[in-house]
This record gives sequence, structure tokens and C-alpha cells, in this order.
Amino acid sequence: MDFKSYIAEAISKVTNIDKKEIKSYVEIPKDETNGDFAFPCFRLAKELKQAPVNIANNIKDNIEIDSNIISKVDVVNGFLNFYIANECLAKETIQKFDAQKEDYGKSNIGEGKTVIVEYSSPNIAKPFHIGHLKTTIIGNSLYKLYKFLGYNTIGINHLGDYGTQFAKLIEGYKRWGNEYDFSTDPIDKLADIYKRINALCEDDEKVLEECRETFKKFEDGDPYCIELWNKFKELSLIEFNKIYDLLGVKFDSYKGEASYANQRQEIVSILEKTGKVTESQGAKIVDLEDVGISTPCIIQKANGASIYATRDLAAIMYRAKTYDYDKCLYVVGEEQSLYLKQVFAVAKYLGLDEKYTNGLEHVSYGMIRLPEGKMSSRKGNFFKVQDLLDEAISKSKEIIQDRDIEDKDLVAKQVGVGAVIFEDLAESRTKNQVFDLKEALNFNGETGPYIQYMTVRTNSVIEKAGYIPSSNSLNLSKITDRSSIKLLKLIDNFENILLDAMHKNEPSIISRYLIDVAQAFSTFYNENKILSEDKEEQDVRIYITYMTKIVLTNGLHLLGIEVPKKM
RNA sequence: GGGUCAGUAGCUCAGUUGGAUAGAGCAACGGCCUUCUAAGCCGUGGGUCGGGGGUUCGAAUCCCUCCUGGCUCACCA
Repeated sequence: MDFKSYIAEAISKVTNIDKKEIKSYVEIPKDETNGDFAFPCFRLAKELKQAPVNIANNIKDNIEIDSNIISKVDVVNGFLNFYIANECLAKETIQKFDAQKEDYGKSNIGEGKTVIVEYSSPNIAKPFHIGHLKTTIIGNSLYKLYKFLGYNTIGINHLGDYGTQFAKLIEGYKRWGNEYDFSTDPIDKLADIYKRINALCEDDEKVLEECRETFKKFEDGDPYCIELWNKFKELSLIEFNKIYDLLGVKFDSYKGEASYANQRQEIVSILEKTGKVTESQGAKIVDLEDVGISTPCIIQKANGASIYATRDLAAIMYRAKTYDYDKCLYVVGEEQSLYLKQVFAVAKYLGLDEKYTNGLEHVSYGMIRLPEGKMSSRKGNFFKVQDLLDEAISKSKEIIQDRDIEDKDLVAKQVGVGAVIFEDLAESRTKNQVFDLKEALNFNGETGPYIQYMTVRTNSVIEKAGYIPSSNSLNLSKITDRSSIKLLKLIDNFENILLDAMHKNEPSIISRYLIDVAQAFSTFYNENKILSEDKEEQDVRIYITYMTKIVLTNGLHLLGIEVPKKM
């Protein structure tokens, strides 16, 4: 039932003002002591030529409402405050919940639509550091969210397995490869080579030029280069998959940049046919001034080699053809926002259906920095994800070591990893963040473990009770306390939260919501004896606990966080 | 300099289709474990919402302007 419309209609009858207008003014008070819905009368003051308080009183005196739906109407400072009857609220929420039970929150609004989420996309042969974590975790969450809402969802790890960086590595390997033993920690050693060759490139422009030439050779099929490339890629994927396994992240495709390289000429020639391509300093560019982007997009380097943009354009064509997508999300750092704007603009010249070019969207996020500055694989200062996860897991293991828990290793992993994941999803994407190990390893307060803990509690109470009552036998008049009502309201709002999170591509909306739910449950749990002597009271409370459990479990799932059995 | 994101409590952040006394967590301090798991609950202190103008009955939220910081502005990805 739509309470807003109900209230608007009742007010409209008293004031003779259009129901739609009234409805657009009805709001939900921030402070719940001001009721569940409020109608500010200030706007009507001019129209009705009366003081707001008089208008409010007049409406209050004459309004006709069902007391089974609205239990109380109050006038405060020119606001008309409406209180939904507890039983009515409970009935509404439970009805909605019962229609889905364990699937509560799921939807089919995405049916027949396809969303591609490109995320993680680490560079081969470089360490997977905490700078790569956000894209992986945000992308994974969005992937799950869209799926939950009924979309056909494709997760793509657009591996950075191509480009001059490889040529640099090859050049470095040629120079110093025999100094290293690659049978252990190969990525660390490649990272070291990468750091050395970059330092050399900075000192000596000639070396950088050599690297660019090597890239051209590689692109033209030089067997030695390709052999090394394969070796680097293989070693990298082994490392990356270890981390993906820990995080529980999966992809439908690992099709990376290299696989698009052979379409580079095709892309260039399509664009040339549109007449948009010009030559500048030997490179081929597409000027974007007329669409409001002052920097042109390079699509072919002066030496004839391909560039990032060309491969991304090829990827767009491939995805349009292969997946017929409606939306294609790029979970990529904000530092690439101009670049992606350029690519999306040039994509419009590829002759694709508008559906595809309009569906391109950059889901950006802020930078993670170390206290001592920006992380850089080139310079060799970074904090590895593996180390972070190891620390988090060993810390949670320490906490549970004396507890009566069956599979401590599993629980320690779930909690440690959960803490790290939640930390990255807790605040809005756009915020920059200085990495603080102590903060990342904090398991108290607004954290993943806190939500996990509350979820575990819901489970253990239900387990202890030994049953879940049937919802149609509940005596809803037993719901009287504020913490129960608060929980019910939150549970009722789950689907709105999910839709909001989807529209904004913002998993933090879910994380914050789950904090609210967990806090509300914690208060509820502390203030009420769930397993009580009064059977009717107990049934109602168990059912609220059950609904909370499903919301928390499904919510955590959408963030990519597991629920331990015990903790 | 241009573009862009941001500036809210000591710290990290919520809160912007304009609404009532600006909210959490961390840190600090004080209570609560013979009672469904204390990774918890309850409470106290802590604020020129970057500054200044403007619009409005009403501004953290909208407009203008200035200040500060991040990212970015052609052959890296």
C-alpha cells in the first residue's frame, strides 16, 4: 500500500488542492519522533492566505483517515505529522516479505536486459596491490546486484596484458632476467625488473624509445617477445587467481586487451571512413573539440603501433556484437575519466546502434594512497592485497582462537576477508582514501565483522528457538516497542535501497543500510528477550529476527561478503 | 591556466528532488556479562557544515564568488 498517496488524497479532500501536488510535498521526516510521514504546510500559506500552523490545524481537524492505517496526526511548527499504525506497518512488511522469503529483495526489473560489468582488470606481471582492490570489490558487488535484480549480467576482467609496459618488461628481462630465480614469487621479481627498467627509462630517453620499438616488434609478431609474454601472463594469472579465490570474485570472461589488438586496423579504417581522423605529428587522432572535449583521442601512434584507445574501441564493437548489451559499466579509477570520455565519444563514430554507445558508463572511484604518497608499480611503492588479506585473516583467527568454533580457519578467512571487502565498500566511490592498515584491521563499529556478527546472532537465536512461526498466525498487536518498529521499517525499505544502489551504481548505499539494519537489530536484541515466556510475543520476535536474517544475509551476499556459521 | 571530484566533530565518513534540534563510527570518558554470543548494548563530552554574498517562510543541500586539496589535460594504461 502506498501511504504517501493515501495521505495525499486525504489532505487533498480537505484543502481542494490537487492530489499530485500534495503528494509531491509529502516527505519522510529525518527524525522518526516526528512521525512516519510529514506534510509541510508552508507552501500552501500563500495560496490559502493563512498561517502554516492554521492550515495544519485545519487539516488535522477535518481530515478523514482510517485509524487502523494512521494512528496519530500531530501538528508541530507548521508540519503535519502522520504516524502509521504499528500493526498496519507490520502487516504490510510481512506480506511483502512473505511473497519472497529467502529471496527477499530479488526482482525481475532487469529481465531481458544485459549489463556488462568490466572490473578488476589488473596489469599482467605487476603486483596486485591495494590500488586494484576497489575496482575488484565494487565491480563484484555491482555484478551481483544487477544479477539479483534480474539482469543478464556479464563480468569481464579486461586484463591489462598488452602495451608498452610489456615491452619495458621484455627489455628489462633481456638485461637482467638471468639475475632472478622465477620459481618462487615470480610477480615480485617481475615487479622489481619493472621498477628497474622504468628508472632507466627516466634517465635515458633512448631506452624508452627502444621499449616502444620492442612493443612494435611484439605487435608485429616477434616470436621471442610472444614467448615471454605468454610466460609472464601465465605466472600472473596464477597469482591473481589466488586473490580472486580468497575474495570470492569470479568473472565470465578474462578477455583482455591483447585479444583486441588484431582489430586495430579495422577500427582505424572505420574511423577514417567517417572523415573524423586527422594526422598530427605522425600520429592518427580523432578531434573531439566539437563535442566539447578539448583533447583529441589518439588512435594510432606515430610508429604505427596501436594504443589503449584503439583496443578499447575494438572491445566495444566486440561486446555489442557478442552480448548485445544495454549497459556496459567500466569500473575504473577516476584518473581515467577524461580518457574514457574520449573513448565513449569516439565510439559514436563506429557506426554502432545508439543503444550501445549510450549504454557506456564510467563507474569511477577515488584514489587509494599510502600515507607516504601515491602507489606506483613503476616506482615500486605499494601494499600488496595478499599481505593485507593475510594480516586480516590472522587477526581474526587470533580473536576466535579460544572460542568454541568448529572450522576456525574458515571463519577466520570469512571474517578477515569480509572486513577488507566492507572497508572498501563502506564509503561512497568518489572519496579518495589514505590507506590505514590499523583502520582496515578494525573489526569493531561500522565494519563487516559487525554485520556478520549480527547475522550470526539472528541465526543462533532461530536455531535455539528451533522453529520459525507461520506468518499468518502472528499476533501483530504484540509489536509495540520502538526497536521492533524501526527494524520493520528498515526491512520494508530493502528493495528501495537496492534500486537506489543500482541507479547510482553505488554499493555503499547497501553497506550503510546494512549497518543501520545491524544496529537496529542489536538494539532490538538487547532490549527484548526474543525467546520469551509469552508464546505470541516470542513468535512475533522470532519472525522479525528471521526477516532481519534474510535481509542481512542477502545484503552481505550483494557486497560479496560471506556469513560465518559462528564467530 | 582549463576540465573534474571533493572540503561536515580531534580522525574516518553519512546526510543534496531545499524542511523541524546537522547524524554515525573511531578515539576519550562513564555504566552494562549467574539471563538468546560483550566483534555487543546504553550514556557523556565534542560542530563558524571551507570563507563571503544571494534566492527562499526555511539552505550543509540551489545560484554567484573566492580559498584549499586530489585527479587529469597527445603517442603510458
